Amino acid sequence: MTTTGMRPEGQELPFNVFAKACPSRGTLEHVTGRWGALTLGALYEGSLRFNELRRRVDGVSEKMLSQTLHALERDGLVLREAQPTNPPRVDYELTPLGREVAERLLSLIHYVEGSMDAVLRARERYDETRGAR
Amino acid sequence: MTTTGMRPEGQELPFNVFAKACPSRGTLEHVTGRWGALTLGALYEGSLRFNELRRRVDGVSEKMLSQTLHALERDGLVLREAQPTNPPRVDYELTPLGREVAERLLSLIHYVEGSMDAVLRARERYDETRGAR
DNA sequence: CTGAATCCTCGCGGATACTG
DNA sequence: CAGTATCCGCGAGGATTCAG
Repeated sequence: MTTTGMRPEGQELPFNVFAKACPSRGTLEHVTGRWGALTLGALYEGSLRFNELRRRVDGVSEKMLSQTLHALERDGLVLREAQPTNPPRVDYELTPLGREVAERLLSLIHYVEGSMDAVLRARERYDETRGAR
Repeated sequence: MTTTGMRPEGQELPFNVFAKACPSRGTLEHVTGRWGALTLGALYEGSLRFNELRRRVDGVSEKMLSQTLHALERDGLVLREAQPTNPPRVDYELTPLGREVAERLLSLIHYVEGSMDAVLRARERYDETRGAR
């Protein structure tokens, strides 16, 4: 009864994000982080090269994209395929695990996008009642 | 063909997180942010008071929880109910919209938790091959 | 083209103290 | 109990440069 949220079969999982020290919290942050989420989302459509990815994820810097990809690759969510050509060509794609994660992530993303009208209206109401702070 | 990810009916949505200026990106960050995600997850079980929430979301500071709750309330995902008793009692609960969001979020969270074994193994392999560095 | 390395800033977020 | 106010360190992350 200390677990939070509805679990598949009520069974106790060994990992719990709500616990400060649990490694799952770190991975969840890689996945849901500012650039991690968008990167996984972009790769869901298919494999992409570094600069293609950069253009898709509007606003990401080289450094952050590189860093993000490393973290996701290390967690086994993204596969990096370098071809020894010249000029160099590197493709990134989701692993099966990454696809599962991205699917759930996109479900969330799309729902949020689709709810933005409601969110924006809620904000207006909120700002209105508490008008000038 | 500029949209990313599988959309419900292939229709173009007015909001797109992949665009730098889109407000949906901000809301997504509130939802998936370090504390936002855990707060929504904790509230999915039912309404909670401020300090109950603090204990659930292990590691969050008063300031961050307060800030997080404000953002979620403003976006229309969380409802704040203050009772004018003494000592003061304030309950937080999800709005219908918040429940929809939390549901999708928990699906992701639980999947990640359940995949941690695979993630941890992937990390070992990754760190192994690129040993030092 | 695909990055790694470096520098620097800005705001996230923790600690603490105080109020109603 | 339920927060707000203030201070401030530190690391996320942007800009730029360099390398393969």
